[in-house]
Amino acid sequence: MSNQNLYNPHVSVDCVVFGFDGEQLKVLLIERSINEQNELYNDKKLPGSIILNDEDLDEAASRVLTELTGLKNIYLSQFRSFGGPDRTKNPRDILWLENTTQLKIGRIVTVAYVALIKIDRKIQVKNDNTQANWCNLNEVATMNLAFDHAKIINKGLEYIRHNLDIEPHLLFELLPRKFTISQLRSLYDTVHQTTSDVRNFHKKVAQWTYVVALDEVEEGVPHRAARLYKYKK
Amino acid sequence: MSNQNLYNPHVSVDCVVFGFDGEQLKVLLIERSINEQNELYNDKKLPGSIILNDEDLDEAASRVLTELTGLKNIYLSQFRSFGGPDRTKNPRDILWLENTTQLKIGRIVTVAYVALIKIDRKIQVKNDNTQANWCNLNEVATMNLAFDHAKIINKGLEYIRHNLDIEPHLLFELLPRKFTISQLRSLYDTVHQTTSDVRNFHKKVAQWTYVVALDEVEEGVPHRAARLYKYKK
DNA sequence: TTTGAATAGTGTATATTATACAATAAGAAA
DNA sequence: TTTCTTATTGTATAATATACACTATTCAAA
Repeated sequence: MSNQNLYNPHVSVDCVVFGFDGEQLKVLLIERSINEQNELYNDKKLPGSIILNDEDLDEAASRVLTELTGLKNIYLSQFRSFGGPDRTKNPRDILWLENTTQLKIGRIVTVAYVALIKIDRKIQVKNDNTQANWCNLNEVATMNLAFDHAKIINKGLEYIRHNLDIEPHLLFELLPRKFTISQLRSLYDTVHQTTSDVRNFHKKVAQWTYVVALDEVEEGVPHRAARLYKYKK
Repeated sequence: MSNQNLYNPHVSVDCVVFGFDGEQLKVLLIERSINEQNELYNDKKLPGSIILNDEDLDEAASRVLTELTGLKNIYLSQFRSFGGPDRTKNPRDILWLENTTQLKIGRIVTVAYVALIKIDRKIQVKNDNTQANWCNLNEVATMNLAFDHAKIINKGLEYIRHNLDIEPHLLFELLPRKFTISQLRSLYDTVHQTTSDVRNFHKKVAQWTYVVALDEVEEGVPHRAARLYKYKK
C-alpha cells in the first residue's frame, strides 16, 4: 500500500461535466473495465478520484479532470457532497477501487463538482486505459453507472438548472465561441425546459449587453445563413 | 483510542443555524474551552462533529445538532463542503479535537449545513460542558472562532440569501407561528438586504396564498395592534 | 432562371408585474 | 380630548413579459 501517505482514501471528488451538441445536454463519462472472476465487466463512471493528502478540494477536482480528460482551466463549481455509508458497498466498486488505488478502501465521502464546457474541446486521454466519452443525458437512466453516480448526475443537473438563472453567463461555456441566436435559444430552452417564442427571445438577447453581434454569418448551411454572435463578459 | 470503530475521523459535519430576533439575524454558536498549557482559552465554534461510521451525512448533521442543542426535527440543508488541507492545522484546534474525540486527528473535510429556526425555541444542553448561544451575525467577524468556522458562516449566509428566493417558504422557519406583516417585512428586508415599501410589501404578501390572516391581533403593544398571520404550506 | 424548401429575422398590441408615493385608522398613554 | 406611535390602504405610472404572423435570404432542384 505505497500510496498511503500520498492519497486520502476517505474523501474523493467527482466532476459532472456537461456539454451541449446543439440538440441536447450531454455528460462526460469514463469507461470502466473490471476483471471480475475472469469476466470482463464494463460500465461507466464520472471523472473522479480520491484526493491527495495535501490538496484542497477544488484543486483535487481540477487535477482529476485534467488527468482523466486532458481538460485544463475548466471552471468547476462544487455543488454537493454524497456520503451515504452504502455508496461504497458494491463489491464490484470496491474491487475496482482497491485495484486502481492499491489502498484498502472503506467508506468514501465524495464532493461533487459541475462544469460546463464546449463540446468540441479535445478530450484526450493522457495515460492509461481510461477513455472519456460524451453521453446523452436522457440515456443515463438506462446505463450502468458506478457507485451512486446516476444520482450525482441528476443532482448536478438540478444544480445548473437553478443556478443558470443566477449566473446566465455560464450558458456560454456550453456554446462555441461564435454562435447563432437559434443555438442560444435551443440551449436556453433545453436547460430551462421551456419553449420560448422566437421574437421574444431575440428581444431578450438584445438586452443582454454581453452578447454582441459579429459581422459574420454561419457557413455551409442549405438555407439562409444566420448571423453569428459572441459572448463578451 | 476506543472510538476508532465508531467514528470516522476524516469527515465531519457542521451546522450553521440561523435565527431572527425581529431586528437582525443571529447564529447559534457553541462555547469552547481549551486547556492550553494550564491557561484556559475560550472561543466559539459551530455545532458540529466528526461523523459516525455507519451514518449518512444528513443523519450526522441532525444527530449533532440534537446532541449539542437539544433541537429535534430541524430542516437542515447541506450547502457546501470545506476541505482545505490547512483547516485542521491550528495546534489549538488539534488539541481540542484529540481531547474531545480521543482519536488521532489528521485532516478533516467538513460538510456544512444550514438551518433556520424560531429563535424562541428552547436550546437545552443535555450532557457536558457545552453551552450554545445566539450570537449577532455582524459580531461574528470580531469573535474568535474555531477552525474556518467564520468562513463557513459567511458561505451559509450567502447560501440562504440566494436560496430564499427559490424557497420563500424557508423564511417562515425564522418567524414565530403567529406573526405580523411588519415582522415578516423586517425579516424579508434583513435577508435580502433591501428596504421595501410598506404598501407594496402588503400587496406582495397578499398574493402569497400560504400566508393567511388570523382573526387575532398582537397584544401588549403601546399603540395600534397589528393583525396576526400564520404560514400555511 | 424560376420555383420551392428551409430557416432567419422583425414589430406591435396587450397583459402582467413592479414601483413610487401619502393620507387615514386604531389604540394606548398622557 | 389630545398626542403619540404604528397599522393599514389605493392609484397612477413604469417596466417587463407575452401573444402573435409575415417578409427576407439563401440554397437547391426543376
